[in-house]
Amino acid sequence: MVQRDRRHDVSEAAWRVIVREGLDRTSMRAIAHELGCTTGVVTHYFRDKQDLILFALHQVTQALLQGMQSAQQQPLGCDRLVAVLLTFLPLDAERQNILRVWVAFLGYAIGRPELMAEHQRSAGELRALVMSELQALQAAQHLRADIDPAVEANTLLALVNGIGLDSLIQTQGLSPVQQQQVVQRYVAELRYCASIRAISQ
Amino acid sequence: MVQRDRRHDVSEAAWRVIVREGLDRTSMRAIAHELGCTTGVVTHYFRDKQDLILFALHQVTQALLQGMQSAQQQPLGCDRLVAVLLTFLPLDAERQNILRVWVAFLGYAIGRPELMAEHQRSAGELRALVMSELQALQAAQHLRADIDPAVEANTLLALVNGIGLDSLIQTQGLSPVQQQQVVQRYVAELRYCASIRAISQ
DNA sequence: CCTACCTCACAACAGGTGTTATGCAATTGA
DNA sequence: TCAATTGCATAACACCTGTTGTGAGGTAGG
Repeated sequence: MVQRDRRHDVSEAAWRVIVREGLDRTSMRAIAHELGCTTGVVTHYFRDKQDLILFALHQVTQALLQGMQSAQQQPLGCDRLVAVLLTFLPLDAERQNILRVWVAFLGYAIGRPELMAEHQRSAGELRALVMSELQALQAAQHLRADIDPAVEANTLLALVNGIGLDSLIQTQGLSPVQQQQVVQRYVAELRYCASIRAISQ
Repeated sequence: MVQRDRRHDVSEAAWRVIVREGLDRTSMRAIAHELGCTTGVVTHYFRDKQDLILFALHQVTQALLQGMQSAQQQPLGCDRLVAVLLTFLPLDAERQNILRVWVAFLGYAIGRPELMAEHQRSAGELRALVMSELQALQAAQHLRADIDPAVEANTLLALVNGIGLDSLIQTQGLSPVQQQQVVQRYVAELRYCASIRAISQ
């Protein structure tokens, strides 16, 4: 339990370095320095650098799943679906960091099939969650019956991924207020798309 | 002219290494080895590694723009709009490579504001092209008059970006035939989205 | 022919990388 | 209380990185 917390600390430090400096400049020493200790800590809790990377990547998936699940606490409905999807958008500092680390890892997975497979697995989990959300909506007759939840989950995730990416690119160099405005514009688009696509009647 | 060709050769070799090995393993020596020569060539045509990276990134934008412009050769209409958007999807080996390199560079730009700004500039050019396409459609009354081409271009690009990303992730580890099937499913979704969103009457 | 210049190979450099071994407290368990 | 383990610092290791300098061959211009 103490050990797992410490691993989490190291992973969080790695996240901070990744967001600030980029994944390729995230060395063992940089992580240790960010954590305020030496590399001994890092090597003690992670066998390899690959071990650390995999753990940090896994933490991304967990953070996304947790965000989606916390959005599911509100009552079932169209707004809840949108809230679940909004987990992927950089609406606050935390979601922005998650998205940044996610993008960094995705780029890092190019030319690394085993890491890309991890992304594939992660995307599968997220899609399953969105799909169950759509199925619940369909059961409550908030969703057209002719829609295939699996296909729809795929498309909605693709849409929200693209929107998240674009807002990440577009908000670069803007003031926080301007950032918020840009993201809100994207949110309105997402809301519009989701409603005209999925919601019944 | 010879010089520009040689620079192009180096950049192409860099692309190949990026796609195969990943951006962080794309060293000067790896590029030189891919090109079949020594690092002398690389350092002769590029001052820095950053110079090379920037050139290769610029080539991505050029490749995308060129792909979209070649799609614009068919007669104006809904199909042409879709064809322009399909430039971003990994429908063949070339587009797949472009997307891979693009993703690798995007991840690499996390924590590097100057590179992210380059992405921003690139996205601006592409959006302008899609926007002009939408304006032409609107002038020919193939598009609802109440649609703002700027907003619509943004949304369509976000959608196609997300679809491209997802298909890149999902096709990992699949046979070429299966890859094609997955991508075709995404194309159908894109076609559906584009038509219900933008096309008039 | 001879002088530039372009193209490129090769070698060397200082610095950063992941990894490993060693050792020293502190804590735990019997 | 003694032994064992955990947590971490420190240092050293071999390797790879980008960069630079030197020089050789080849080619074009006068």
